[in-house]
Amino acid sequence: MTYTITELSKQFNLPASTIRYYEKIGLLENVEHVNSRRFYNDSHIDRLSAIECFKKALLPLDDIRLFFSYEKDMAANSEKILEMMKSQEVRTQESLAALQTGLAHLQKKIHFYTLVSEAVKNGTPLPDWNDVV
Amino acid sequence: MTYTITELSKQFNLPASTIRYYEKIGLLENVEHVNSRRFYNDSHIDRLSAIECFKKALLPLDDIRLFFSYEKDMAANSEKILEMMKSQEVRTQESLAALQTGLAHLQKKIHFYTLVSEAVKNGTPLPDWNDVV
DNA sequence: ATACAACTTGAAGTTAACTTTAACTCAAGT
DNA sequence: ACTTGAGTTAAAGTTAACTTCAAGTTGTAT
Repeated sequence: MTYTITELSKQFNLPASTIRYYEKIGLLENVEHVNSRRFYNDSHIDRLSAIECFKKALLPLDDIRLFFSYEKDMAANSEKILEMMKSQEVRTQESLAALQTGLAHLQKKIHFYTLVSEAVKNGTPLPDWNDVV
Repeated sequence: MTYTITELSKQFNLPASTIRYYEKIGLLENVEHVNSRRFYNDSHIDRLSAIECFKKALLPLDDIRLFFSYEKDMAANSEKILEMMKSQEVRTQESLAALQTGLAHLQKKIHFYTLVSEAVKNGTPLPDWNDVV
């Protein structure tokens, strides 16, 4: 089973230009070029799925490419892969913690400005930021 | 009480160049310039704290600046602020969900390659990705 | 007086991950 | 034969948020 770039584009909700770009930087390999058209197979579907997962974890494309190269001999490279994944895990958890803090702050603002809106509507005194729980 | 740029830099763990940049793009206002040296006060400490919070929530600097301008008349602008904060809340939650998915994927990889490493060490057969929980 | 460190400026450079552009090719349908 | 639509290329452009640079100024210590 083969796929055109438009099919992949739709399936992964990525512009065709991005899929070409991933090939250019070596993230997608062994793409068939027939009459200067690209054809993809299930291995490319797997690759793109993996890429999307890693991107969600904020792994840079350069590291994703490195991972794929290590993965080709996973017995020889499992330690390197582990090191890479573990250090990324730390970074991802840090981002997660920051995001949670940021979200909480945002929600406190939403609460506060909801009170402000109500006070304006009712003509009552505006709330004080320091009083808001 | 006033502060030099180096004091702020240390307190917020931001390079001085970033603090100057924030002034340039209008995020920090009313900075005193004496003999072409900058002096900051507690209002700037508050500003920088707020900026750091919003950055954690992934709010773009442009939006943070807009927020500060709305904040100057919060009674008049509470609805606009609310709209902005709520739509950012959605985006932040989406990022959070993606990050959590990504982290889980990373941790599955870590588990898998730990098994691979052990198998290599023991000379036992390599595990299969599809068998890993 | 001189050296030095801290600070200043405007402008240009950096980074990652794309996106856009312009000009071109190819196969299929009318 | 002609048009259309999908796809191609290499190269340049985009974006946000800084960072670096080169050259100059200021206050303090020796």
